[in-house]
Amino acid sequence: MDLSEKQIQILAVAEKLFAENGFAGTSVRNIAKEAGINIAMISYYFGSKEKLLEKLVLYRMVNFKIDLLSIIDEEKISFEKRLDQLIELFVLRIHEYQRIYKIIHTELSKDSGCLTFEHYLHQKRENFETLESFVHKGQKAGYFKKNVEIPLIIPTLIGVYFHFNYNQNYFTQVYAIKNAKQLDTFVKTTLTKHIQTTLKALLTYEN
Amino acid sequence: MDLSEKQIQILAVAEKLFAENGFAGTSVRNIAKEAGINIAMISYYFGSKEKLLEKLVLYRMVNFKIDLLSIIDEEKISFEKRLDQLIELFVLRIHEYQRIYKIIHTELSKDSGCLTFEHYLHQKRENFETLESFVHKGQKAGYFKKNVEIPLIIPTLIGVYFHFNYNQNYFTQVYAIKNAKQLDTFVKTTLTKHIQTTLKALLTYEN
DNA sequence: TCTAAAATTAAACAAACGTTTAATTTAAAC
DNA sequence: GTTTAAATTAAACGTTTGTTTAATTTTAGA
Repeated sequence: MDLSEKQIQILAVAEKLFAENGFAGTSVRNIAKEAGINIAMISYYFGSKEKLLEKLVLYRMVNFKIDLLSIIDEEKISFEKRLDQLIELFVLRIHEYQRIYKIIHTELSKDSGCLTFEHYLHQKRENFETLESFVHKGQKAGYFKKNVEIPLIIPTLIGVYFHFNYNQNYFTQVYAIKNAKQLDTFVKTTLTKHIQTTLKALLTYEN
Repeated sequence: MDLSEKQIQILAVAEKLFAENGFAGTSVRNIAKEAGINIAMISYYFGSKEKLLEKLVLYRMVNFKIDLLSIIDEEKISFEKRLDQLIELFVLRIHEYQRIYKIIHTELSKDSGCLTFEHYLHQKRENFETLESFVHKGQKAGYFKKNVEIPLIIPTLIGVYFHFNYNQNYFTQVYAIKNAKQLDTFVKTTLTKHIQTTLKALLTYEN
């Protein structure tokens, strides 16, 4: 990816501002000021504001793939426990990458043709296929029920997290969350547990 | 709300553009052009671009409250069936109001102090309390299990819908959805059914 | 038909936007 | 120490932004 420390720092600042105020709502002057650099450096390093966004997404996408296989392949562990571990990993990763996810959702989903979006779609497809094969195995082994809409499992997972995220104002009130640290623990405990319970129920419950 | 037909039409155009390109990404000239009016009319009618957004949110909020009570109060119908009906109504409403939801998620969640956002929070609280009392009744009657994170039920519901919505590019591919009508039927059948199954499982499944 | 208010327009406004320029400073290589 | 490239800067570029102005047209009541 050949990026200097200064370039990476600019990307981090841009990521924060894009996530908070949107791409159009963030000016190159905002980024320059927050990063403590001259405006011209952005064109100098990245070419343009648009290309900065592309570089940012590509940069974050490098480690985007969630290593689900290491969990799935532990065949000694029960399907239920492995499902719990998968979800825990998923939530942790989404939480860590929440900014770039937000940016992709709001900005990149418009122009579907671009290359960086293709990378995102590829990762999404890969994650789905990994999870799908795991569920199929669990179904054959009789641990998971058959009548499940597998492509909608990951949306269920990520969706709850992001609706919580988009409505932080509301939920911090409901759960009396006072600071960032408490929010972090809530995500890693109560929210994760809720998602685990939900998906476990979905996959094992029979009507 | 005292709005002329022309004003309502402008709000509809603005809603579409704000949802598609964000508030900052939409210029008053874009709105004027798409609505077939002069730029000055926006200031003339609404005062400013910001106030137009406020009016829009307030305008949509009038009918925002989902009438859950008419379903919940039908005590002859089983809890399971009423839950299904609740979810169907919820999904329909979210789908119908998807644009203003998107706008609120991305734009209004930043400045939490504003009055219009307080209205949104109020509706959210009201919907929650309605659902909460329904679940409590179901728990007491022995139909729903007790160990459920009730405030996270609605996020589960809305979250799946919006993650699907934000990633339409991906899911139209997965499900071979070719046009808007097919997407509409998908939401009203497969997606609704998935959410119904998920929440029914969550509320009735015991570990 | 006359009148006063409301609606609509084109034009102009300053401010902010992304980007480029040309000059200067810093860093590294010889 | 000199040279060459890279990094950094302030200033200016032409657009686009949201808003206002002042003039004109339309509407409606007497």
